[in-house]
Amino acid sequence: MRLIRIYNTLNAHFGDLKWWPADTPFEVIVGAVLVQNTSWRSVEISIRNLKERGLIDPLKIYKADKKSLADLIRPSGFNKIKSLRLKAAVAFIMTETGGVLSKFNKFSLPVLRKKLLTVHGIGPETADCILLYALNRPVFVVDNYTRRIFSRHGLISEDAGYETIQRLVHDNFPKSVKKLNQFHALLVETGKRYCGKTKKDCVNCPLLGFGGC
DNA sequence: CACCAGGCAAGTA
DNA sequence: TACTTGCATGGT
Repeated sequence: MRLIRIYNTLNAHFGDLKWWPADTPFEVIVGAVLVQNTSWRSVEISIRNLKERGLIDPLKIYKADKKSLADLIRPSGFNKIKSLRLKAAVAFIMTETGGVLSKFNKFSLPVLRKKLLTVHGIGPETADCILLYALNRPVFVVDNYTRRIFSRHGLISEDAGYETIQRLVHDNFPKSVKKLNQFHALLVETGKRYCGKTKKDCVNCPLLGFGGC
């Protein structure tokens, strides 16, 4: 299957990317919310601000004033909205687990995914990032780079929806947390470097051998 | 100066 | 159901 070949090609090119860049599972969740429609570089600054105040902790964010929280995460944009989204996420975590993320293990993957999708500020991609990178569940994360790469290589139509793309991978790729983790990371790193709006961005793309962009 | 960044929710028809 | 728009800041 082509997906495996794409994975192998990119994996040989980039090596192990060791995602998600975070010290703890909860930090992954915070980053997943902050990175929405924002560059990771900006998120790192916000995360550092939160760390300096010791706020990378569900209970601390739960009790934090939303205005001062918004102020700390200002570098990563949409700060008022993301402040509320972080509050919603930690409220969910506290009621479901009391702040102990390992207690999410009692839920099946489909049940937990549906629960996450009910939380304000957690949509399909954020939910799947949390499931895969914070909770080690075998799901594929679909993002805009994935869409671009797959559609440019003729694997999906340009207007394919989230679930359609995710199902393509779930049906044609190993259900391995480790490989799903690396696959999404590879697609993002490839997209960042080579999959801009125009074709000239694709010149040195490691996937050109599969038909170009 | 314009455009983009590892989306989501709310409003409109 | 299917579009469209607002959200904020920092980098290129």
